[in-house]
Amino acid sequence: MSISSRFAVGIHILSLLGINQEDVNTSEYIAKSVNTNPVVIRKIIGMLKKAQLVNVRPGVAGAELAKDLSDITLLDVYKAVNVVQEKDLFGRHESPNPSCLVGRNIQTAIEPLFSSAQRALEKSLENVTIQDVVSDILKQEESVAGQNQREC
Amino acid sequence: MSISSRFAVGIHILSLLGINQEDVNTSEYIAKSVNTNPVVIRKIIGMLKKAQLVNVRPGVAGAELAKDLSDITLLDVYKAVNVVQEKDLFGRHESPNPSCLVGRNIQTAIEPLFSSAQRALEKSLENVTIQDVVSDILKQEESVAGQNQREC
DNA sequence: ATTACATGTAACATAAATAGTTACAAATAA
DNA sequence: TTATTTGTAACTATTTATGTTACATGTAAT
Repeated sequence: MSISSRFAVGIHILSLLGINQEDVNTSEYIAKSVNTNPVVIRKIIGMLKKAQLVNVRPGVAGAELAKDLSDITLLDVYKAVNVVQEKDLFGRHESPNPSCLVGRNIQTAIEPLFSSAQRALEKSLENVTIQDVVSDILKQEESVAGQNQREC
Repeated sequence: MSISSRFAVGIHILSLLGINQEDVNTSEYIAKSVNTNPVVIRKIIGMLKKAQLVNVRPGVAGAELAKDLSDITLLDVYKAVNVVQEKDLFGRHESPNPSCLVGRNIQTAIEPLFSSAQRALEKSLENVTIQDVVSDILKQEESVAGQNQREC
């Protein structure tokens, strides 16, 4: 099991939009950077749009950030791309036997534990913004300056 | 996406073994409490055994705890049942375009962020033991005392 | 208006993982 | 030797992620 790569791709897209603010970032262009199909990008951008993180319009080329880079946390992206349902990072086994001591109480016992682990994860994601990611990308690039040809 | 219910079932099994220490807990018996197939239980018990959390022997009926309840954390169980590979709670998108500024740096930028979120989750799981779960189960049962018939 | 082009979506194709099931070999105790 | 249980292989069904083709719809520019 792994949390869908949609999350990673979402971060990629937003970072790209942040760095290429001048350019027209079409789904085809972004797809080349991510190295996938444009339709995959459009679907994810659709989710980011619904979460009001980007602006896109049918018929008009290019997506744009709807917020400052520093106002978008990883948690925003994580929630936007729907990799995990509200309370469901951890799967539960349904219908344990109610005529068993453990069976009838396990769900209630486990729930708060799972919730708090999930919250710990989400808080960690909330502490990082896309701006942080972009800054890190630019810093890495500096450190290998000279060899940076750019196709996109 | 959800983390496999194997994790929840693993917790269920260990709690049951803790509560029914006197009894002989066969896979069939446990399966009734969890409400699933005995083979599913055996597979999970096999994982718990490999992680040295339980003792079982082929031919000998019943599984037993290999440690004190208070020495088994949820993280131990989580790792035992292999719901998540070592560094892979978050899926990455493979092969982003190396001729793009973002493409060639995104992985490195994201990795530590994902790792620390995963660590936050795991630390939360590490703070809880099966003993805590069992205590909670027994406490819940008390609060509805009187109606507690037991089939298992 | 027509054209060119991009977005938005439906529909489908794999592929991988989960969960369950049947069947049976191997181990053990009585 | 017999009955019972664990351990596993093999198979099925279901779900989800990801990618792909195809096309309708929206927009701007000619």
